[in-house]
Amino acid sequence: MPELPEVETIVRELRPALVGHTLLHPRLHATDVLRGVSAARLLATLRANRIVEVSRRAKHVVMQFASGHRMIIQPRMTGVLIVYARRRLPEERRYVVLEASLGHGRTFVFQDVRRLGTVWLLDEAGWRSYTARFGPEPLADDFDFARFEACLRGTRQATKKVLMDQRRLAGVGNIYANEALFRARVDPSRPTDRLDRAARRRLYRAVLDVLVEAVEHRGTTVRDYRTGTGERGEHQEALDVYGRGGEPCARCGTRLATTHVIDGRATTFCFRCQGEP
DNA sequence: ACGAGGTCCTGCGAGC
DNA sequence: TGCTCGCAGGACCTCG
Repeated sequence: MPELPEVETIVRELRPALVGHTLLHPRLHATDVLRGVSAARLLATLRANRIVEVSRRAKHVVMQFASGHRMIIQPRMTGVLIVYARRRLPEERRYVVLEASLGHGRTFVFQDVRRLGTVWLLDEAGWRSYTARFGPEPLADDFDFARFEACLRGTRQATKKVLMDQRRLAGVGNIYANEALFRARVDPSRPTDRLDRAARRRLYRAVLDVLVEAVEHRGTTVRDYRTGTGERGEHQEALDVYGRGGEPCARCGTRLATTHVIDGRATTFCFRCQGEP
């Protein structure tokens, strides 16, 4: 389930393969993923354009074209973006949403088993309003503690829900919210207005550390996620709590608990360690 | 402003 | 063995 570290990994691997190239013979195999653009207009724009940059915003891949258009791909749950440098195996040809040749036997593919992912085509004005919907990027150089505190202010919602609210903070999803809260020893259900300064500090540090480590491990592969070259990430080996309900806490040995009461999503935490204000 | 719940979508594992 | 059911969950929506 691509969150910030997974999309960052995809982008870093796609960038050298895509920048300076044009997507040749683009083919779209599903139109229900399109948002605000017709298949004809998307394909015509791709054919006429060279890719000048590939970047990430929140959990989305952003391909910028010479014309100023941007194609945004949101992988959501099961989307993968891969540049294949070889012939694809039959199972690698399944669930293809968008594919295009890059020449020299290379193929760019967006595949999505569940087709919850979306594809947007935006002009400059569209991009400005699109990117304005999201909160700050936690790995940006200027994302300091004061900015993080601003993300938490003005709400009484559970801290975990606030961390995952893309309008407040970009890129954190269920896996990294669970991990950061555990590392910071913060109760996921505690309202953000009841976190003291020390807890906010620990959480700031934990969010950044967890994201940086996950990027270094090229993301977390639980099931579907693959890097931009089709490989599995390695951060699943380093998870403390996500997917480990019932196992002993790495810090104190207490059995980790899993609940669905926060925002309906699986929340795994340690009753004993994560009770500090 | 808030929470609850629905929607999209398919694979997979549990349970009978 | 084969079936049904619920869950995985990000982003959006409506309703009360």
